[in-house]
Amino acid sequence: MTLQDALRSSGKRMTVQRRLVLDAVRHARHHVTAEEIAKRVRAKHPQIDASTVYRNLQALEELGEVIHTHLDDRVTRWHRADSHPHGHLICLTCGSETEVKPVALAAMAKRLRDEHGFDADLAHSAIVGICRQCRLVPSQ
Amino acid sequence: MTLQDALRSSGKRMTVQRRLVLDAVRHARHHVTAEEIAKRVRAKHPQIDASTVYRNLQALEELGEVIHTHLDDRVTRWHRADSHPHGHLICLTCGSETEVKPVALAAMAKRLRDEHGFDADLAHSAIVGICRQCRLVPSQ
DNA sequence: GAGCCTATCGCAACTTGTGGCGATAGCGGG
DNA sequence: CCCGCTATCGCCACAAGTTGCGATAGGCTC
Repeated sequence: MTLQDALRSSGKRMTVQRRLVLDAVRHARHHVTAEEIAKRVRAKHPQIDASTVYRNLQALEELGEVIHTHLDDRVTRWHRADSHPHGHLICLTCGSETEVKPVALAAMAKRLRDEHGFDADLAHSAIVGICRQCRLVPSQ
Repeated sequence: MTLQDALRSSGKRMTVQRRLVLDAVRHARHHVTAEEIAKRVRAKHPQIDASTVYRNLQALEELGEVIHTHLDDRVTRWHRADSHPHGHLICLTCGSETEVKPVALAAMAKRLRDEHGFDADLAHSAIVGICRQCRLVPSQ
């Protein structure tokens, strides 16, 4: 299904603002915040309001174009939907961030499906804990 | 280590406000929001500010008395540290919330430890996905 | 029990994100 | 190409939570 089809079938419209938000997420490296997207969007169209950015991110997620994740407790981060899925391990001690391969997530997800019938999206929120380094270092 | 010892060794003090916040979390059933704690605290001491509640929850977490978790994308929830740990599965379709036994979390955590050396706290954030019911129902 | 040091308090401003409202502008039909 | 329906826009107010600041009050010493 193309973006045009998705728009039509959901009754949504393609506006200048929506186009700019989508492009900003698509051209970003990874995991951008709404604030960073707004900044980029305002470079071309300075009067665009923050609420417009938030509403468009939500609309684009419904259209299947972008996805949001939670890497830390504070800020929501966005990325394009067609990038490869992966999880994140965040260390509570040193703050380091490690990517987890989809295959490892799949194994965990399989367990939840087998035991609870639950089809989990383990990439949605980062997993917090203590990383190898910080576990092995004797003195904190 | 008693609460007194923890306070002393960290240079923290026990104030009327801190006592009330701690009691509110301890007497709550499960997973209370800061707002609910504030409401309870203000019943006895009406002029206590929201920021005082937030700062005390943070301080009490550092003292090991309370813990916060994220059940949905929006609101942080708090509970006493000595309650039994468990995870949460949240269905994105119907919104249902299922508790996961510690043993299931442990198995998943073991996998992360074996493969990444990462000691995960899988109870910190709820796991989102699609529950058994919603997966099996043909029409959305 | 008085005095000192400073953690904590209440207040107000700020941040991230949501929701209501009148005005604007996509987009499908004639 | 113009018209009308209504999704979306910009603006403003609000919700959840954080932060800076001067004032207050724990708790240790004497």
